[in-house]
Amino acid sequence: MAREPDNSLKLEEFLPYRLSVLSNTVSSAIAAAYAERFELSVPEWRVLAILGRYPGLSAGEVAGRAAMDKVAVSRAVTRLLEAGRINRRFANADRRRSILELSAKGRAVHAKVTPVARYYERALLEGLSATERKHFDQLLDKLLRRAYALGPATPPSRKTIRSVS
Amino acid sequence: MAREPDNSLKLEEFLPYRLSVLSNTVSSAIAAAYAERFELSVPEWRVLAILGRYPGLSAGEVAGRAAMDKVAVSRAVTRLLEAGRINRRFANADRRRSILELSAKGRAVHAKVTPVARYYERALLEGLSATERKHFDQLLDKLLRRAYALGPATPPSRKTIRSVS
DNA sequence: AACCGTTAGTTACATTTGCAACTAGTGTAG
DNA sequence: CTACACTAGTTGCAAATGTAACTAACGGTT
Repeated sequence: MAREPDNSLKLEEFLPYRLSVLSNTVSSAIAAAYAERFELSVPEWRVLAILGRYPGLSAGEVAGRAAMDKVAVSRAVTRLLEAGRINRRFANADRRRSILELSAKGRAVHAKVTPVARYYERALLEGLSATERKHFDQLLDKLLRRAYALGPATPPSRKTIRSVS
Repeated sequence: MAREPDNSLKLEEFLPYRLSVLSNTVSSAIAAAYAERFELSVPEWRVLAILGRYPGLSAGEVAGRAAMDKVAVSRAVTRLLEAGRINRRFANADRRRSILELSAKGRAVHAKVTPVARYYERALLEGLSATERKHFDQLLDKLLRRAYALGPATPPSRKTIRSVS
């Protein structure tokens, strides 16, 4: 009699699950650290970080660099504008294209938040040796590329198999 | 004249950011793979996975094992009940405590989804050697423990420094 | 037995998010 | 110069999520 395969999955060992838990734990920890203190959400922080480094980008370019979708960027930009943390003008050549940069206020917040972020990152990596960090870094990169390449999970393709019966 | 430190942060190299991108990419890829096909959300899938392996848990225990909060579990359970994918009774000893297990229908879905999940995980890890996988595994664990331990990001504590004026 | 602090799970409400439709501006073809 | 297809960014609506308040059931304590 054919033996049943163990089709149950140990969630605690399932990579996507573990990644999700780690990512959420880390993100919410950092978010908590600056959320109320600076009245700043994660998307806003990302936009701020990007603009801190690359001033003058358009919303779309920010979206590209921050791996955010354009709606998220649009909303973050709206709030940052309301808070007077960024300035926006529009390109003469193409009046749809926005040109974004930090305002003085924005730079001030940016300057305060960045160290907190860095600090948390360092604290997190504290337990790892230099080589471990490098490995982890490279592995993350590999997985990231792989994940992009895979896109929507392609299942085992039953079709090729069930043709038998 | 004191040199300004570069306080801008390269998002693409920032660990929390990279983790978040990886996790989101992976999760949404898998979710997409079973979402419409099985009418199953991520929280529901988690509950299903847990109950597939540990039948008879209470909602709270599921929450513990799946690192979900109890509200999320409650909602997932409601839907799974509506779909007839799990059965629920209540403990005689303590009539608040629920006892959950997969129904036949639930087991059927579980049996179909699990391979998809496994498949995606394997596909993701394809590019990594056995040692790399082991390393990544261990590093993930370390970071996870560390992240839990850190909790809310404690900032550099200006106080100890700015005493200088 | 009536009271109180606690726990399991649910519900209500306020945000956040994600998707699709929409507006406005551009450029190219006729 | 009009029409059409396309891009940048916004908005509206519905579903997902988080927080806090709530209900019901317990487990003692008096």
